[in-house]
Amino acid sequence: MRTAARPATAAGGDRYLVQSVARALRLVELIADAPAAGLALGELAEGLGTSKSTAMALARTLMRFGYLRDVHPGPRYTLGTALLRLGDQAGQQLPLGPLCRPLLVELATATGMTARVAVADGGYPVFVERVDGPGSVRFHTPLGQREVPHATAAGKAILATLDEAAVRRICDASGMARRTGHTITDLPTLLDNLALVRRRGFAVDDEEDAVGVLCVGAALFGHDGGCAGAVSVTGIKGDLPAWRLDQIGRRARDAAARISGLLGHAPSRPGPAGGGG
Amino acid sequence: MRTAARPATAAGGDRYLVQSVARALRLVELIADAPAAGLALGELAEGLGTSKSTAMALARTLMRFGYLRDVHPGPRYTLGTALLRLGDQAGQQLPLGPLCRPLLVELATATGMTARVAVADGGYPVFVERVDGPGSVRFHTPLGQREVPHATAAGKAILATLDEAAVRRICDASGMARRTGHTITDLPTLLDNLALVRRRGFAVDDEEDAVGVLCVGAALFGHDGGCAGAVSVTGIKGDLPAWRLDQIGRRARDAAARISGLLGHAPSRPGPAGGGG
DNA sequence: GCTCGCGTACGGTCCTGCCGAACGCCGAAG
DNA sequence: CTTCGGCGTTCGGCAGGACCGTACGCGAGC
Repeated sequence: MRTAARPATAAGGDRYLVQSVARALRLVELIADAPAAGLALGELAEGLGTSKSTAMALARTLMRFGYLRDVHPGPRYTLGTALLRLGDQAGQQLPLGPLCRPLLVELATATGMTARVAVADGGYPVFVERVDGPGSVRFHTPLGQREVPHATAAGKAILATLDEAAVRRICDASGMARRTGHTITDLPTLLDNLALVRRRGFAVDDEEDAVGVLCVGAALFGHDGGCAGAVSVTGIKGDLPAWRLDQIGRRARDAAARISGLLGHAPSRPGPAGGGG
Repeated sequence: MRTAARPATAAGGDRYLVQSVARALRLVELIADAPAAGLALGELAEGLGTSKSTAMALARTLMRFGYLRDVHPGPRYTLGTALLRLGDQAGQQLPLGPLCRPLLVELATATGMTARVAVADGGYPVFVERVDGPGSVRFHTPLGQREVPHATAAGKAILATLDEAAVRRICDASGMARRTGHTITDLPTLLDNLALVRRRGFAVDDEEDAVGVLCVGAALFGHDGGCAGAVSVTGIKGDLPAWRLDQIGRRARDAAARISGLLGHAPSRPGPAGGGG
């Protein structure tokens, strides 16, 4: 956006990638995606498409910085504690991390559900903080991962703040994959649903992302009036009588408004739609 | 360790480091340690000791993998969401991470304090998981960082499982720095304290690491009978009447025993001390 | 005891990472 | 409005170093 006149390079940043660094980071991804506990050196080399020597040099460098560690029986590599530390610090450097933690705890306690907050990363929700409710079942709710926008409460809450063209672009790019029998997979139905989200002030994911799981989300607004992300609560649908939905939605909306206030959003403007901020 | 006959290289692994990867990882550390929100490109180059071109190439590569992100006003770099995701996954790949989560929640709820679990990394405690209590004040309790062994409850719980020579070696290396007026800074006093820890089955950090903060920790044992880490609870000392210390210690000890059971430690051996095995 | 596979160590060759210098843009100063 | 300085970005060239192939020691399996 800043360099409007891109002279010749259409590929963009790919020309200035550092090969060995890219390989090292791909090695980390490889180990992160490893199913169980660890990969052996040969598997790393094969996965990277390099020789064992190269894989070892990269792995040694990563290990020295604590990104990797080797578990001793038949040396295998797993992710190390440095990533834990960096992930913790990343959560604090991201705009929403520590700011909304107390409010998430409150929300999780009040609803008994797992409360999370996501930043809007090009329309996609990326969850950056998670607080489990007191009796909440452990969901697999990874942090830092891009979730689908059309089938999650946080995603729909974010989409509802955008205009139709932007929604169309994002959904075209993401593909609107079917995740359950309730997933909205066509644009007109989604646009109708987003209009409902705007009216109510919160979004509902009713088994649209996973069977038996219900989420309620509400959008956050930053100091510039733009959408900064969303909060959402997640629970087992069977545990929640339908008549509580409005109550949960109100709580989520209220928490979102308070977080928006912390972000510097003027609370006097109630309508997220209307004119362009 | 494995290569007993090291022919010439005394430095060890330093010869096989990949320079550009090491620089990239140092760049990440640099940004992680940045006080506020982000560093500019010039600051990165200065901090790395390289030219701006090199710093930019490294930063671009890191950005493409999501390790860094740039915040828009006057482009500055902060840690990205990929580190969040990797940190989350690292917690699951580490031996203790997901295993003890429910028990930590239980412990935090029962005591009202912040419950944490640490792995033993060469005698040092490295906290890998944290669950805040319901009304607990927010401490600055970073994950993944090596804590001091002699002034923390988790550290002393781990040290209490080692023999005197190992304790002496670790404390010589770490230096036993004074952190508060209550810190134990000489070896004989520490050894006495560790004997008490062994008798009681839990360790107490009574304002030894930070003024006004009290921690209680208990060691974990793995399937091989060795110490795998420790659990600890942290709270404001003023909130805890002295007569509750034994009760909290009992809960911590109980939680540690149950986690040890999950790790495959034979629970028929009640005494953590006794023989060496 | 033998073989096999793995992780490790080293030398050579070419790649590529690194730097210095030049360009365009933005904001500040006058 | 004009001028100036700083910053991020881009490009060319050199040589440092990243990569590979090969050889070694060790432990496991039969």
